Amino acid sequence: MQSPTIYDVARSAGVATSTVSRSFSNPKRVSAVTREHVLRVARELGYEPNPHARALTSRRTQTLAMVVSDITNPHFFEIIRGAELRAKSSAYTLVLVNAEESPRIEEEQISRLMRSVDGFLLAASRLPDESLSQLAASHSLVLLNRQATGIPSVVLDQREGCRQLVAHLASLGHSKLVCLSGPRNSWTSANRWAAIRDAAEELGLTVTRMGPYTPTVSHGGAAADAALTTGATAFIAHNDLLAIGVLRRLAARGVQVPGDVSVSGFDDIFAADLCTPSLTTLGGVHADLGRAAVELLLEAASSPNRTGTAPQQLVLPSRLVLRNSTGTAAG
Amino acid sequence: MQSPTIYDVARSAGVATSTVSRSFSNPKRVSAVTREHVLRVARELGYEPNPHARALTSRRTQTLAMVVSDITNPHFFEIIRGAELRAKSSAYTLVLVNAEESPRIEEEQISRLMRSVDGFLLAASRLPDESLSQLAASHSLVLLNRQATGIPSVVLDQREGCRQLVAHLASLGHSKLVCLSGPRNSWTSANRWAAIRDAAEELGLTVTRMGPYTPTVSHGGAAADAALTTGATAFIAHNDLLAIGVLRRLAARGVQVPGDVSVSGFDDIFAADLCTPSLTTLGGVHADLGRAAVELLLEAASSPNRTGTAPQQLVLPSRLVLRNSTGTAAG
DNA sequence: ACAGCGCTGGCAAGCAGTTGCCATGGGTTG
DNA sequence: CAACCCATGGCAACTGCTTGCCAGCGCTGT
Repeated sequence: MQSPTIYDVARSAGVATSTVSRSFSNPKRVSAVTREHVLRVARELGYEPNPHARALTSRRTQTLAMVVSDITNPHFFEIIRGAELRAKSSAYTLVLVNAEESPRIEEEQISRLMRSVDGFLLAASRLPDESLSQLAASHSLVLLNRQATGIPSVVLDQREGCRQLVAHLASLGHSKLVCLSGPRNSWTSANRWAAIRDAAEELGLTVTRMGPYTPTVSHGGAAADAALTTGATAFIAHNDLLAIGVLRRLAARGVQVPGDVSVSGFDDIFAADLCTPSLTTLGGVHADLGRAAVELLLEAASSPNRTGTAPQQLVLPSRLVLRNSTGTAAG
Repeated sequence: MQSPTIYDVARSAGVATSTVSRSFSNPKRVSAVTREHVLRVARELGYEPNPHARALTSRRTQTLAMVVSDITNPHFFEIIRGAELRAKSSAYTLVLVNAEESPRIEEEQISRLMRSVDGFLLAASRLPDESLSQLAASHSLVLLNRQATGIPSVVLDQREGCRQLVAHLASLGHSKLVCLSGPRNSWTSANRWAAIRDAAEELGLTVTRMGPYTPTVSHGGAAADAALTTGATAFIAHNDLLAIGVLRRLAARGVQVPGDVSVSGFDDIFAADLCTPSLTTLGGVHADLGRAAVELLLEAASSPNRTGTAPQQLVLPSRLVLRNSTGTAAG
């Protein structure tokens, strides 16, 4: 019942264990004919390398950890899917960790996994920059939707996307905007605000920032109420979930969207197209984000050329999706 | 830079490595005072057990694999979340695998992970019963939303839920139903059909089955068109995604919902409440499914009392959520 | 003809723990 | 006081694979 080991294969094939080992993990170190022979015998015996034994000496685990700040947010699904797909295609295993929006849990889980994975994918990490740098010093890591100097990352463009969004609102006649921000330690949130503020300034609009708000549907109510007090005619919510919550609250209060106010979100989650009114949002191809991040990580993990080349900071294009929640500003 | 090993700890603490090892993995085998001492020294040194070395001899990996038939389906999100949470709380790591609706990929991934995990969670597995039994013979495994004799499983109740759904439609005056089925090798789909058919018979309604349909929004169009040809006044779609696709197609064809026909789905995904009209659906607490499955798996993995007690087959309650896509039958 | 060289394959020492078995020693029992 | 027991710690073999180093071998260049 015990599964066969390289010893069994070596004995059957009449070679040393080192030859078997190399046939699998370092093919060019063995002559083609020997390797073929070994592999055939291995197949006949139903041999499968033991990943733990392998990891023990080689320190390579063929495993990646993906840490997500909040698995509840549907926007991560696509990212996870892209990452899983890419990892699988390179025979890597993906470990999924939910940080539940808590830096403590995030840190805890990371340190628990340090020994067992080849690298980390941190999606929307809530950790401070210094923690990230520290981690980056000892482990391969790639940031998703977050940037930090010296660490490779993949983000969706915010700058140009936000400019387009603000321009869209401006063209509809809105001159007073309000930005309903996300969590305090969210890089994305800070970044979006900066981009929106700059765009507004450039286009001569005023914009105020409110928040932070927990970006869930249920917290949209408070955000909507607060936004209404500002007299702004366009609300830019931190993400689609929050925006949907805002829409609900506005509907409940009898405020017309987009008749009285316009609302937009971020991420273009599946539900954005289904809610009423459907939601104008700044999205992107999230699966590509996950895919690209894994690619960067595999690259980083394979060549520990720490010094030299600067880490890649990929910026993928975002795209503004216009739907029915934005319209001309009320008189 | 090398992280400390039990040897370092043993030397520092003045004990044998076995004592250090046992202090961590078999506490009661060491006197309290020795253990305290060892643990303190270990902490000072920053020692962390190496999971691979541990797995090598003990054959316990503290890792669970969750194989999902289609990660794209939002309904799995909640299940994954529940499972991740429960696994984490027992210091288990969750590996996520997407089978992409392909039995081949599913099998491939499972065999790749056999050596590296303590057990499998198969969500809506598309594998034939015999493959499952075979796997169950050598590994701990728990089925989610699927049952097979001799294998522990957790499912959402279909029988009673479907009865309620059919009764709901009957009470609205519908007498001719159509069931738009899911994938051919989906246990859930077969099971739902059986429950619906029995309920319909019991209540004196006629129901026809169509399909299989790939349960995505984009395949809802064809399903809607096919359903319309039957003359049925109520469409029961395999899941919410398909139902949403059906709603879209009906809207495009000018068919009123629920004026002309009623539509219902399954799963109660987040978007079900947001689409127009909002969707009547048979859902349940999916996070509980994931949680319960992990619990069963941990139990099974810890006590390999293969013989004796029959495997647990948990059935969690489903709940019928009435929304605006179902209404009184036309004419 | 001989030194030098690049391929290959084997040897054996790790990697970092776990665990069966034995030795010790203080406490208990007859 | 001898016999026995159990709790505790140590020894060392073992897990399955990787890899640095060495040796044999057939070639090439001089």
